[in-house]
Amino acid sequence: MAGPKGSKYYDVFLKFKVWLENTEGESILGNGKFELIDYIDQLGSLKAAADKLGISYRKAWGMLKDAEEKLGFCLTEKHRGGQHGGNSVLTTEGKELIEAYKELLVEFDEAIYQITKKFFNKVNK
Amino acid sequence: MAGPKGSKYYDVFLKFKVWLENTEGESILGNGKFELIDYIDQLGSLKAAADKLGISYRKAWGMLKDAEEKLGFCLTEKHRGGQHGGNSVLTTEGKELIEAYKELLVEFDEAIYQITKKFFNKVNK
DNA sequence: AATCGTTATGTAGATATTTACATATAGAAA
DNA sequence: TTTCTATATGTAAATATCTACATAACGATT
Repeated sequence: MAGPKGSKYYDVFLKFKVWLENTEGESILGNGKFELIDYIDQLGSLKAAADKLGISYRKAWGMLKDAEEKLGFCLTEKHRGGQHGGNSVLTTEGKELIEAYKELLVEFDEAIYQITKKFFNKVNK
Repeated sequence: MAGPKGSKYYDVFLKFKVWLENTEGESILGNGKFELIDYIDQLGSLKAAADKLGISYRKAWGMLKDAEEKLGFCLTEKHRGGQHGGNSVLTTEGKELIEAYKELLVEFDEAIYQITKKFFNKVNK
């Protein structure tokens, strides 16, 4: 969101980000990983999700592994082998998590909208 | 904020971050720079602010320069020379910006509190 | 048993970011 | 005019991240 034209703050946007952290302050998963998990859910495999996001399988696999290790439980159930190579499906926990995250984003968007409106009203002349 | 003890999500916290971006998607200033600017305001010099934050003067100077370049106007008025070496004071714009940012944080904290409460209620068993 | 596509993982190289160190300059006050 | 200390800035080294490429294993289907 930007201020009115001609303002000092024109073309400046207020952005936000939400993510999960553990007690050590390490990031567990943020938007990128949530998106990946969501695509795994929609497309049925990590490979397909990686392709959809335009990132390498290697990278996507690393993201997923990192999130699961830090959480301490699996978000996906992986199957390998078979004519189609294998597939991945979300665990119950994984489904719950992305569902909650989606709802969270909706609420956040609403909050940010209200807050940024005030911010730019205050900051702009 | 964490879920109830014994929960799958115990020790997992929902965090957020806000910052200003320009149209190119470059970050202009976030919490670290705001904190620096706030300390300059309180302490009267970039050096003192850097010391307070436990970062090098060189680093603090780079942070400030970067923010001012990207904004296109100065947040501080710098004076060098004199028996005490010099000092820095915030411009009117600088003062306005950190004041607005502080108020913004208060509102964000409130919003995040409400949202995380719902999030963990939803996600925890 | 041969095939096929996905999961699984190591590693070297490239990039980006951060940190450390060094040095110059201004200018009021003594 | 000497001193003192904050502002000002370049640069090399150290870290951290990301990317690219390689290779192995698995197992249902044919």
